[in-house]
Amino acid sequence: MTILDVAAEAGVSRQTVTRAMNDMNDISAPTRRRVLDAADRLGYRPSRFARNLVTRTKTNALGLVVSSFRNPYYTDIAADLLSGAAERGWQLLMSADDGVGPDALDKLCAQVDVVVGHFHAPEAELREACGGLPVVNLETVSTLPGVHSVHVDLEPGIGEAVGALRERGARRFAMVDAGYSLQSLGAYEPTPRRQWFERAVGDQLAGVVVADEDTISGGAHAFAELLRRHPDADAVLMFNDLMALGAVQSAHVLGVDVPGRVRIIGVDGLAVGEAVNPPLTTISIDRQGIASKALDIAEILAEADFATVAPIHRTVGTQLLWRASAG
Amino acid sequence: MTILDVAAEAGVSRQTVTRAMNDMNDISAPTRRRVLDAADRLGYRPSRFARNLVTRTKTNALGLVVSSFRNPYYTDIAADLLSGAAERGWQLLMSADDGVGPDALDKLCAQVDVVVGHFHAPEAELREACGGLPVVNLETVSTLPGVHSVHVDLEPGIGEAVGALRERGARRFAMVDAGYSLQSLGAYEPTPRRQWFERAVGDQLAGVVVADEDTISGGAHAFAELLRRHPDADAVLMFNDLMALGAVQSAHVLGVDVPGRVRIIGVDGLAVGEAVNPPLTTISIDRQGIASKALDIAEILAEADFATVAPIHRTVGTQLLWRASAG
DNA sequence: CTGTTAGCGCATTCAA
DNA sequence: TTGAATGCGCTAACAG
Repeated sequence: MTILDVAAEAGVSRQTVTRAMNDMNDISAPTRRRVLDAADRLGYRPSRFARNLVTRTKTNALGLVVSSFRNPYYTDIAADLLSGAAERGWQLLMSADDGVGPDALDKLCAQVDVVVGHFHAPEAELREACGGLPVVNLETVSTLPGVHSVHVDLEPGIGEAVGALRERGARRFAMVDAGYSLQSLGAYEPTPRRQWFERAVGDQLAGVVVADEDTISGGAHAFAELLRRHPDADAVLMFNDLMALGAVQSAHVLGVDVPGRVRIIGVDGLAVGEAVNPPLTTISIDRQGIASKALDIAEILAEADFATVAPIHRTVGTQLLWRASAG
Repeated sequence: MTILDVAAEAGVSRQTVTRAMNDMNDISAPTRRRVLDAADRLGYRPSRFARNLVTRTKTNALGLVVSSFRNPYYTDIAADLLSGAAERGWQLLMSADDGVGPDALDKLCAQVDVVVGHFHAPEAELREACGGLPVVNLETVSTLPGVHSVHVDLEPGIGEAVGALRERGARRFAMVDAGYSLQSLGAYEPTPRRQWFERAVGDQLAGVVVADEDTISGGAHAFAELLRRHPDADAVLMFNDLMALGAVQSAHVLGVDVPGRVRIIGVDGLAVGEAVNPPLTTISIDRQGIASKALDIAEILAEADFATVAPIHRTVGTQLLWRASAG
């Protein structure tokens, strides 16, 4: 069903059809009606590809890939990206890693100008999968050409949090780490967060437990396990806020006083952390900064017509939000 | 930067460039290298529009419009839509209503085959804005041609919840309603939820407060206001779970026993409702059903080549999740 | 006001 | 193995 069919049906030229469909001038009302009716009768709809091919106004598209839309951390980034993208005239396409085959990435790459997101696959492989498309990595900073990054400088925040906990009397530090690597690599590997945490606490480390899932219930289970294995822990860093919410809940179920017996800290700065009891102390990540810097990079790339340019790197920081869960 | 530039740079014809770029056969390794190098040097990237125009493999795209990505209700739907879309080979583009001009919808419509979402604008206007694109309304059921819908049948759930509250001794019912209409229409108009609720509670209505925002803090403020104005209320329906989270928090701050003095119920069924204390009773909406039924409709429309077909309507139900906040 | 001409950038025929 | 044609569906620039 093309523009020519409509033109034939209405007995006009295809240019007239274009005029009618796009509310343009230089067309009489009766003709427009006739064309529109014909189009409607035939169920005609202009091909968005042909249209975008011929109109030189390039609408850039950005593909967002995140682990899961079940984690507010990612959807917050998506929200910020969304409003920023709308302002800058970008289109946003999304894809999630969970429960989706790898060909989904191929499909996505065929529709966008740049891919930004959190990836767990090796970067060389990633670069290949994207078919040479520029990539903005929100997870780690790389040196591969064509792979840019927005990096979260979390280490100072963790150091600051540990210091604040010490000031309040914490001496036995513990952590619940995420088991991402278990799924992607097949074997557990300590996350950078754990490494920074262990460095910060030094010999005051009571123990670490690796969670199966980075969800509320995953955090709840891991926290309970942590208390069983290391009952002397008096301060716990949860890998992220979602898991920290589970920890707070778990503590309540177990009758463990927070922050009296054990202090809990999360990472991310989710809004919902303020709504639980006790409110969650958290190392808040500047998600808005991530979104805007990712868009900055995207615009630089667009400026260069998405040619391969030297890797661009940006950094965002954290902010310690001290609330009742850490005393 | 087109395929011809690369062909010239590499000293080959443009078909050879196509062969190299797409990993096709019938091209010698050295030639491929030369072409790839030239492409890289020039920063060439195939136009996704031209490619999609010429390859007959139609990748359908669905545009999702929601009020806000700050509300997990919407992101849950997006998550379900995302996985379903990936399975069925659909692409997902997103746009949020909040803080975005109306031209964002136009932009979106230019890139997709069907628009699905929650709209607050009048439907005739909506239909116009989408330029004749088929619309799947997730909010209300309409009769306009080209506007299909997935409708949440909430009334029975509200009736059931009120009945269960009565069984447990509740006699003074109150509600916090959302003020959506204040923003879109300029004046407040009771939502259907409120109307169903009032019908269900009959003369046991203690009072209703309209919240400024459908957020956690908006719910917290409105709930506090409700208790001040109607201190005798013993059961409160919050417009949605996000606001209900605020109510639970607010009750805690005010030292009001939940469910002892007042029972709280939300609507949506957010996962985080289980993580607060007391866990939130909620009328859970089948969000997964919404997503899959929306995709069903989209596929029917695709089958008809997105011609205007008779409005398709689907319905999803609710499930009462009884937890401690309602006793 | 309407129709004709000429591309947009690419992949899919063919022929060499 | 490569190159020359042809057309995807549409809009922009002209012409009538």
